[in-house]
Amino acid sequence: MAADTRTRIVQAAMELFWLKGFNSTSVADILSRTQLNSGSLYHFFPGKQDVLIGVLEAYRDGIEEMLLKPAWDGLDDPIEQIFALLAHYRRLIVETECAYGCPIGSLALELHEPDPQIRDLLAANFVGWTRAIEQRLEAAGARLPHDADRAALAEFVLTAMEGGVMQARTHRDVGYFDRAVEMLRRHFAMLEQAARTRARSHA
Amino acid sequence: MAADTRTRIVQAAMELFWLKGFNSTSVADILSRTQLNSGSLYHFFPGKQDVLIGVLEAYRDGIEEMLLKPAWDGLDDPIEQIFALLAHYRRLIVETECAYGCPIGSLALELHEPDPQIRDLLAANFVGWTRAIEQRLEAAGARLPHDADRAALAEFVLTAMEGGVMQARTHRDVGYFDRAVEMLRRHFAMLEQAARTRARSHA
DNA sequence: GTCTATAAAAGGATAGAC
DNA sequence: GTCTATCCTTTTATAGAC
Repeated sequence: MAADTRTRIVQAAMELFWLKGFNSTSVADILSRTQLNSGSLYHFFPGKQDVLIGVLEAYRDGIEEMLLKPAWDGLDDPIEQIFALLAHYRRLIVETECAYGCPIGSLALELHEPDPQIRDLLAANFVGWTRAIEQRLEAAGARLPHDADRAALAEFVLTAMEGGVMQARTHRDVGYFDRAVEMLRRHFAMLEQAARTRARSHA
Repeated sequence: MAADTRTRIVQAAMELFWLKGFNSTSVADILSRTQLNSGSLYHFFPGKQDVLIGVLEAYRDGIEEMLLKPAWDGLDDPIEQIFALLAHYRRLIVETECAYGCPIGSLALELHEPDPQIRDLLAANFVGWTRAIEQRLEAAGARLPHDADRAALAEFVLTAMEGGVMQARTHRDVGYFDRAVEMLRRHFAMLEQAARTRARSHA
């Protein structure tokens, strides 16, 4: 069962935008990779920008099945699930010899004045990601201080991931990513320590 | 004393690459902004990519005078100097209505397979930044745990800044940047707390 | 060192047959 | 829904006079 044409285009564009970015990927690149002709692409999409919309929707809709479930497979500890997700990005970095990282982050910084629809989709992808982390943090319950802002902490996990990916790519050295993750681990360790200390003082 | 032609080109390109990115800035854009003709630009630069090299060299060489000194003016506390630098980026975000952030970070993620010279210059800019932070951390002395890795912590400050800028830009909401900085503040507060606690236990 | 004119190629998109 | 052919614009870069 061959994937339908529209899906093939989105899949090819997804990979090309990740490897080369949006502006550096030409419609001809997408056609070449899919072995299609321009008539097919423009039958399904009004223009190149609409292909990007399709790609961002695919990322948004696939986050659970394509990203979170594989990364969390077999893990129960919510904090470890968070770091397993970060380990997934580490794999991406290593497999590409530190050339490519988070596709959404790259697009977010490449597109300087995106149309509102594009911007909303980029934001929706970030929100989908951070909400998933936030749920893990809520599952961690009393291991974190009760007054720690779970949503802000989830954003900070994304912050650390994106910043670490950026430096690893720039230096072509995964060590930069590893150190960012290690700092985040210590941040969590200090929070858990604080939660324990306070629990004791209330005992 | 009008700036010489080469400098005018670099200054114009610096601003345009920041506003629009490298690929979305045409040579014609640079010529239009400088009121020069293509002959002048190609007299000083073999091609557009060499203009980017000039821009990245200018950022690298100007970090002290153009970025750090203004941000740190009047501040003595090394930790506060770090957060004053982050406040500088906050100003950039707010002044551009959350559309533009760190010029180096944007270029680092836009250019997917840059020539080695470009990549080295991007990396040199990050290193110049993190080295400056590292020196502030060393100046903080015993306020941080003696075994805390100053270099890794300095990288983490950049990580938090870049990740915060990315989300603020994507959501067009400086609150995302603010919360990243706040998390970093708490990270430092917890480190300082740990340093104090250990100092006491050794007394 | 700067000007005008233009070459040469790439890129997004369309038309119309099948 | 897919094919071929092609238009039109943008973009980088060059040539050669001044």
